[in-house]
Amino acid sequence: MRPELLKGHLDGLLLAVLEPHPLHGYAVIDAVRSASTGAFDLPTGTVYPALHRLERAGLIVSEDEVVGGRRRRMYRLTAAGVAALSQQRTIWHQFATAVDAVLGRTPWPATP
Amino acid sequence: MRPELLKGHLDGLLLAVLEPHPLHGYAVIDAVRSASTGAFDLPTGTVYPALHRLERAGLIVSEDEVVGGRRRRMYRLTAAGVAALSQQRTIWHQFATAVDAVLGRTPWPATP
DNA sequence: TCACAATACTTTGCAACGCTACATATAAGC
DNA sequence: GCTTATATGTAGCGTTGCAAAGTATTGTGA
Repeated sequence: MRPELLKGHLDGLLLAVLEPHPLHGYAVIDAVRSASTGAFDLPTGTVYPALHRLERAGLIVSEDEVVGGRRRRMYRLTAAGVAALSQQRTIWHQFATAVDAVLGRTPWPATP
Repeated sequence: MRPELLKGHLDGLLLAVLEPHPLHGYAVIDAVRSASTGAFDLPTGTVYPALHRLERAGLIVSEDEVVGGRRRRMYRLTAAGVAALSQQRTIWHQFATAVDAVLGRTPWPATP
């Protein structure tokens, strides 16, 4: 999967996996990979800066905790994050519908 | 619609509207807008460089013509372009499916 | 006739963003 | 002791869509 495709869509994915319950960065990567059944295997250099960005934007907040001697930074959605996620879903739906319309909805090998 | 969302997806859209028959740049903009029912209103500064990129990549070829005293650069798909379009549709389908899976498929206002 | 809109193409420079690569540290398993 | 897994972080790069500005022609309306 070409990496640039994610541009602009990553934030929504991160917010979505944080929705049910808080997670730390490493677990976020696992959650996205698992939820996408392996399609998105995000590198740490993508996820950590993105989480920092979301925190600066006030959509998530973090709290350090130590589990098994290892430091973890747990992130959870703020109210603004919940709202942003809802909006992201709407935007994604509109976007996907529009792309589908232009591409002609024939993702299979060849359907003349 | 946030503009960066298109990143990585633009080429597919352009190839798709060029599939049925050749078009010139300005007509490509119209075709994308119309096919997306207004969702994508691409600026010229986006489309013309993208067409040049696709031509450099060998996916389309251009030919100058003059209609009503105005010069037009008509673009049409090459065989490589047709193949690339087919591949783009597959990739888009995989990508959209994966995003849908992570976002949880609830693009509506609120469905608890 | 003169101004303006529509058609048609081009280029410069920017900003955003995800990625690669690297660095650091602890715990567990062999 | 060494490797692997867990866990976080940063610097710098490359791609790419966009805003803004410019050029040129045709058609239209005052």
